[in-house]
This record gives sequence, C-alpha cells and structure tokens, in this order.
Amino acid sequence: MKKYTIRDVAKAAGVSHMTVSRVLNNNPRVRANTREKVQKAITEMGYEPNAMARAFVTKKSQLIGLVVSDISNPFYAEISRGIEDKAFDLGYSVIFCSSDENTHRTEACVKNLLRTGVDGMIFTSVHLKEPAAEKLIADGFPVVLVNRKLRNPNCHYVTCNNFQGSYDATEHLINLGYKKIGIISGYSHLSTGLDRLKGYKKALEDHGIPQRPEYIIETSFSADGGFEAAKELLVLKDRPEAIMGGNDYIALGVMDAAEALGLSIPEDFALTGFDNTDFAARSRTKLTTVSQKIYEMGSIAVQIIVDTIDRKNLDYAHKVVLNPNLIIRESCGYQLHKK
Amino acid sequence: MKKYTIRDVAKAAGVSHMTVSRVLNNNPRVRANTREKVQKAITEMGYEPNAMARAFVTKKSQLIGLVVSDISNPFYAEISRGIEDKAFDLGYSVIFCSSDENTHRTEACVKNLLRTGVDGMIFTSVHLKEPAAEKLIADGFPVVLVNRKLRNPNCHYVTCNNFQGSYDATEHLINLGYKKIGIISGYSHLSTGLDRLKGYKKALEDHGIPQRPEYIIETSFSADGGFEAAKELLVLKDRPEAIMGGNDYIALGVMDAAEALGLSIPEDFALTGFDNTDFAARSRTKLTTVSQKIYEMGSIAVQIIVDTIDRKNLDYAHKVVLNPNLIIRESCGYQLHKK
DNA sequence: CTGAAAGCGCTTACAG
DNA sequence: CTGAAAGCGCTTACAG
Repeated sequence: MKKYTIRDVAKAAGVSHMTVSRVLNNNPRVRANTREKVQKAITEMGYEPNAMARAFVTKKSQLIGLVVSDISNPFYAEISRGIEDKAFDLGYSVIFCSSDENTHRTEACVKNLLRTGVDGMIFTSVHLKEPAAEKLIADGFPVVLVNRKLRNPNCHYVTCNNFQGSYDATEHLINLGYKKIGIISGYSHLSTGLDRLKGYKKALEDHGIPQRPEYIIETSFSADGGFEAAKELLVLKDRPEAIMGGNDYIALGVMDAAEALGLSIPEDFALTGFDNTDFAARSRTKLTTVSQKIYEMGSIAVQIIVDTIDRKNLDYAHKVVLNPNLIIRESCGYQLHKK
Repeated sequence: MKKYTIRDVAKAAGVSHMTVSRVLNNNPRVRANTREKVQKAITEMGYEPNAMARAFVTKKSQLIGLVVSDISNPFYAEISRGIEDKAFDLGYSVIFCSSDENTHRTEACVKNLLRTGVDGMIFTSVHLKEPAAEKLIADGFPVVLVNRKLRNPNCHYVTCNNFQGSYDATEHLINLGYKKIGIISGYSHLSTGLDRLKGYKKALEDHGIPQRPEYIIETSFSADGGFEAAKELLVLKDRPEAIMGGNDYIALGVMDAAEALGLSIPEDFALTGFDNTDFAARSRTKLTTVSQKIYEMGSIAVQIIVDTIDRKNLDYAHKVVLNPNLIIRESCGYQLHKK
C-alpha cells in the first residue's frame, strides 16, 4: 500500500514529473518512446494518481450529487441505478442524499453536497417551486431535474410524458365503455401529479364526458394515500366504475381498500396505476398501468449534466420528454362494461 | 458566488490565515476576542472552506464508499438509507456502487471507490469468500460488512441473527403441527442463506423431525428463484405441508407458483418468508415472516466505520448481531394442521 | 495565543 | 516534445 507520487514515477522513468503528468492525462505531446518508459514505470510501481490532489487543482471532483426523494423507494432507487451506471461509464461517482421531499431537508442536502464539492446536481423530486434548486440554477451551477420538473421551464430536465400516459390510460377506460371514471391523483404541486391530472381531464373532455369534482381526489404518491382516498370514493352513492391511481402505490392502496370493503377488481370497478412497478405484473395484482423508462431517465440525466459540467455556458435548456407505454392487464377488465 | 479563500478572510479580519484556519477547526488556542473578529468576517463574506483543498491536505475525504448489491433492490435501498442518515449526522457523505453480487463488478466498484478517495468502505452483500473485500481488510483499509459476512470472522460486521430467525420460524411451523417442512433457501455461499438453512435444520433436529433432502432447494434471493423452486417442490408426490422462503421475494415467487398450480395458502400449504418487506403485510399477501432491523444495520455499520477511520489501528473486530422478530400472519394458518 | 515557513501532489502556463 | 517555475487553498509542524 506504499503510496507513490508522480515524482517517484518520474525518477524511476528518468523524466520530469511533468512528463508523467502528461502521460497520465493522455496528452499527445509526448514521444511514443518516452510514453512507454513512463507507462512501464507506472504499472511496475502500481502507481495510482491521488484523486484529491487532482480534484483540488483542477477544481473538478468527478462527483455528481443526487438529491433523491427517498433512496429506499424502489421507483427512485431505479432512477438512481440508471444514474449510477451512466456516471460510472463517464468517469463520475455519485453521492446521494435523501430529501424526503421536504423543503428544509432539500436545502440541507444541497448544502451538504456543495460542501462535498460535487460538480453538479441531479434532483429527482422537485416541487413545482423549489427554492434550493432554483437558486443553484440561477447561480449557474450545473443542475438537471429528472422525473419531476419545476414550474420555471428554463432548466435542463428529463421526464416522462405524464400527460400523455394518463391521457392514454383514461382513453383506454373510455374505450372499454367506462364513463364514470374517478382519479386518485398525486398532489398537483408536483409536476407528475399535475400533468397526469391534466391528461385525465383532457381525455374526458375530448370524449365529451363531463368532469365530476367528487371523482377527483389528490393525495400523496403512496399506498396509504390511495387507501384513504379510495375509502371515500368507493362509498359514494354513485360509485365510479373505474378508478385511476396516480401511481402504482396509490393503486395498491385502492386494492387494499377494495378488499376491506368486499369489492372485487375488475368486477366491481376497474383500476389502473402508473409506473409499471415490479408488483404490477404479479399474478395477485395484474394491474393495468403506464410504464415509463425509469432507468433511462436517470441515465439520460447524467449525460446532460456531464455535458453541462464540461461546457459550462450552455445558453439553451435540454428538455427530454420520454414516451410512456400503456400496459393492459386484467385490473380494468377486457369487455364493455355495462351498468 | 465569488469564492473567497482563507487569506481573504484573514485580510478582512486583520489576522494571519493561520488564525482563520484555527477558528475554522475549532482549535481552542485562539483568544475569544480574535475568534469573534474572524467569525464575523467569515459570515459577512459568506466564506465556505474548500472541501477539496482540505481533503487533499488532510488526506481525509469525509466520504464513505458503499458497495451494495443493487441499489434498486428495496432491501438494500433501506440499508442504504440507514447508512446515509447516520453518515450525514457524523459529517460524512456516501458514494454508492452497485456490485450485482458479481465478483468482477465488485472489484470494479472497489477500484472506483478507492480512486475517488473514500475513507472507508461498507459492503452489504459479500460472498463468504470475497477477494476484493478481503484484500482491503488485509491492507488495513477500513471496511465494515453489513447484512452478510465473510467466512473469515476477523473483521467488522453487522448482521441479523439469521440462524435464530430461521430457527424461530421453523419452530413456529412445527408448533402449529406441520411436520413436512420444505425450505427454498438462498444460496449457501452467502452467509445469510447458509445461516438460515442451518437454523431450519437445527430446529428440525431439536424437534426430532428427520431432514428430507428433497425438501431443500437452494436458489437466488429472488421471486423468480422462488417460483422455479416452488414448482419443483409443489409437484412432489409427498408434497410439503409448509414451505419456508429464504426471504420474502422467494416467498412471493412461491405464491405465484401456487396460483399457477391452483393451490391455496394456507389451505394447501403454509408459507413463510424472511425480511418483513413492505408487501408482506399487505392484505393480498399476509405473509408470516421474520423482521430484521434493516435500517439500523446500516446505521450501526456507519458508526463502526467512522470509529475505525478515526482510530485506525483497532486490534479487535466489532461484531454486531441483531435479533430478528417472528411476525405471524395468515400465510401459515393458525391451527394444528392435520393430514 | 499568534504567525512565518513549508509542503500536500498535482496541473497550468511559460520557456526552450 | 520536454522541463523548471509557480501555485491551487488548506494544514502541520515549528517558533516566538
């Protein structure tokens, strides 16, 4: 574990430490012959450049900060994996920090990451308004949003076309014959919640089905949220024939509520989710849902942020909107539903 | 965003940069009066110390490397969250690297983390033999294992008492009257798989129930693994009355297999899992399982590694073994089972 | 209690 | 194509 420096290598190779530095950085201004000599010394000694010294002098840590809602949420864990893999490929490492989607903690994360010296930050879960992220962007610090975006469109982001995904799911229910369609939506101060709600409303409108306010409930993207909301929706006198969950977790909560109330899916009402999470496909669930490219979102976000880090002053914003895919399973039935 | 240095602050406060450094490091050898002057300048200028310079000169990055099986697996994501939170409290940040439990990738992770300059590494998923981790330990590099341990006991680790958890679950089945108990176990080249298998065997032995080799299958800790193994176990002429899943994912696969074969749980056979994952408690699952303190394992691992980093030459190993808890749910029935 | 000197291991200019 | 000089922003000794 003896630590060699660039000077040790230089001495061994009989050159100056500058030449060693050039070899290390693949600078072409080194004679092939010299390069070989140096390379040989490097491998023989098992020399490894000191990352800290390098980061210090170049002012580049090769570190990306990831502000994630909660690393223990599988959806975000999958984005994180996409981020990790691509970062690895591009020579970066990633430091994560869970914000719990809480403004105060988000600020703490940002401060912490800044202190650590990351070259840029990726946010998975901003609110439409998120002062900590907006300040960074205003300061010209490299930032990419993934999954959710800010209200202010002037920034780099990668999202799913949530509007379209939700529109497609709604239309599918309509085509099956459902007219009384409720939605348990994620909070609309989050771009994902808002866009999915908009997609739902637009599909109803396009098919001439009037909106019914009592069929729309906003809640958190969680099974508990779905459970509570479903208990309200399912005891309505004029119960919806179909319920759209803002994501698969919400749908899961709806399933629990149905079981608690003695209702069957899809016999008593149809159900859809969003995200195509692992459990959606399981034999006990069979949830119609919208799949989005979760891993890819993370991967693309890294490409953009590295781009931004390398050529600082981009004067345009990268906006990547990925197309979702409706996955049809048994939870919404396959036939025209009549009442 | 103007970046000040320690010298700018010194000039503003009318002291030497050394005094500023002392204030920054809470060195007591500064007069209260001087300290205040410096503090004032620091806050007024919004000075932030340069982490890279500090890391470079102190040779301490305040970074912990986390080699995790797969960050997108909820079990590991929860460990990671425990690690993150405690690291944050202790002034460290964590860089993760997914190994996919593959020796080659594990080596790549270690190399990458070393290059990044982490002060220590935590491994969540070592095999009983894991050259990359063992080499680090042999070199005196701070390493803590969490969840799984190496065969070589001479290292720091935090695990659940997997033997006991499995023993308890087996005994519970025996007490309910089951005698034909099968196990679909995680691979026994992993300490978790091995210890759970041992607990099962010991419980049978203690209750005078002979082992039946055809009732024991090893597979990966995954739903797919459980599914395939269950299809073998459930078509045995003398089918087991109860199946123990090596973890909840395996149990989930068993449930799918049961459904595919038209069998009901617990009517046709009882089922247990391990980990008390989120879905185990859901109304469609109701899985008897063994809960372990996943988040806490991560948290404790960080305490140990920071301890190790700070006082390098510990000559004893921290070994923390947490007690699991049997959680009884409907999947194994509540009554004496007779055949 | 405070400061002047030296240096951590690299890279960025500048000469040749 | 190669090297000598200077410096990144801190901290670690060493003086006083």
